Amino acid sequence: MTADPVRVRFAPSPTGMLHVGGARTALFNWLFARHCGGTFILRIEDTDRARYDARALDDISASLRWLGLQWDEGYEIGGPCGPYVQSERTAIYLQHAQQLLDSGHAYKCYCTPDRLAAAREQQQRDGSAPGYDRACRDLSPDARAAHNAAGAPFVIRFRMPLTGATTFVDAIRGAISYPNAQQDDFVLLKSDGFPTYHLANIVDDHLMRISHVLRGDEWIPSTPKHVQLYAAFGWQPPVFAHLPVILAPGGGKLSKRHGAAAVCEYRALGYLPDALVNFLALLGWAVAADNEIVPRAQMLKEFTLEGINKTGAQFDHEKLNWMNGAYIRQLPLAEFMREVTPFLTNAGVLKGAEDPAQVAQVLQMEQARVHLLSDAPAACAFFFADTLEYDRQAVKKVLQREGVRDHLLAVCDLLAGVPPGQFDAAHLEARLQEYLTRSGRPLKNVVHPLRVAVTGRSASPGIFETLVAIGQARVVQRLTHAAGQLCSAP
RNA sequence: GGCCCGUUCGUCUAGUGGCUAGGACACAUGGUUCUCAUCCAUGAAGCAGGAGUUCAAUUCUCCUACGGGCUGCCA
Repeated sequence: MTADPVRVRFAPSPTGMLHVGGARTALFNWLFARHCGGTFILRIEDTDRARYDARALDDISASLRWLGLQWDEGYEIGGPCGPYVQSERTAIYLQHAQQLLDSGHAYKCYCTPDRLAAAREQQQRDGSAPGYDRACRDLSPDARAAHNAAGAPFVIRFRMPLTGATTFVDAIRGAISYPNAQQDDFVLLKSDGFPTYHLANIVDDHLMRISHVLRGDEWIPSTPKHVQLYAAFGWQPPVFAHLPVILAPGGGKLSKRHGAAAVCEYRALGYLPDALVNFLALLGWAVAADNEIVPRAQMLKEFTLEGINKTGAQFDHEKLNWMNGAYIRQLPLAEFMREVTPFLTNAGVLKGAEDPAQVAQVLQMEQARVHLLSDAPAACAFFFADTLEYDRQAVKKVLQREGVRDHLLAVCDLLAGVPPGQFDAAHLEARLQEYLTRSGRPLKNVVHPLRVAVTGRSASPGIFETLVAIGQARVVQRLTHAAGQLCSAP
């Protein structure tokens, strides 16, 4: 059993965009497969025709690829156990349902949805345990024949043992046991001919030789059903490992109300895939390290099922943002530029005519200052803007003061007089120092007004580098403008 | 209602039958001869509660509380 090759799968339903919870499940499967030298499979569970969404399919594939969780077998790429889309495997499920019918492990149920709904309502009123009342479990052969002759629609239900208990060992939680009397005669095949999750999942996991099932812990209560199904088929069940849930900040379900929930939204906000993967990996799993920025190679090396937590983990955006910033700072400049440029272009900050050297200069300074790529437009706009937007607070506090105008004009002359070949940080600093010595002013008193005048804000990268990146002509123009405004101001 | 799972700083977590219960985010303070950011240092902050087992429990058992899941011809 331990000699069997490790084969795991991520098996999403295409009913919506891939959420971070699903991504984390995919990630753990991927990590486990890669750690063991096993196979990672992507299977599409699209048996719910009512909730099917074709766009979700594209999103799942694109999001997984963006995260770098490439699968070895499955959807879009095929493999020896295909097809990997359940709606293309209906004949297989039908055949297996028939097999259980023949062996007496299943039976046809002719109850109408209306009757079941009414029964459920009644049970709720009574306060009795909800569940199928097994009306069709022991139908006489005559009654069955009559239903069949009438062409009555039916579903196929599993004949659950009525006594005893079903026990299985979860790799993360240990032994878990359910009384069988608690279990329903659940549906295997719906009246539209499609299988339910339970049937399709077990048949596929077996046929695809899945060795370990890592899935969300909302599946724990279904696992005894699955164990009974394996037994009915006479198959060896895989190892089960139920992953803790990801909770919203403050607890509760993660949804759009708490910010982004879908992977594609994180992408659009300017998170790096490596950062999101690192963050998600640490939700429910920990590495032995005092540093939480863990390269993927190290995660692969150290990932084990035993290291996975039992407790649900809250999604902390603050920590993700910090981590994303850390990953951005780690990037070589060229790569950072490649990643961030689309954000600057889309926001209209870069129009394509900028000097590449100037852009590089600006981005080098801003790389340590942004947490998300989408922070970059607001952070960089003043370097490239034709007309500056001034922060009113900063203007009031820093510029509208006694003597500031004269200093601004003096510095403007000073900067205008710098030979173009010497408009660099070292020369600018030296020139300004000279001026300070002459005027007997502390550096602060000149730097702050200068910053507000040329950037419009009270915070920016180092002033000399900033002046250089803005460019001599623009600096002079902005200083002239600012001084002019102060002249006309009261 | 029934069944099942869970509970270490605000958050993510490490950890052991005996330790000053460790790290990270966030927070606070200080430093990095211009702001902001980065970076560095320091600080505050935790074993849900109650019984038991034991020389000794955060660690083992039980109960309670709280949180979560399932209870569909959804997955």
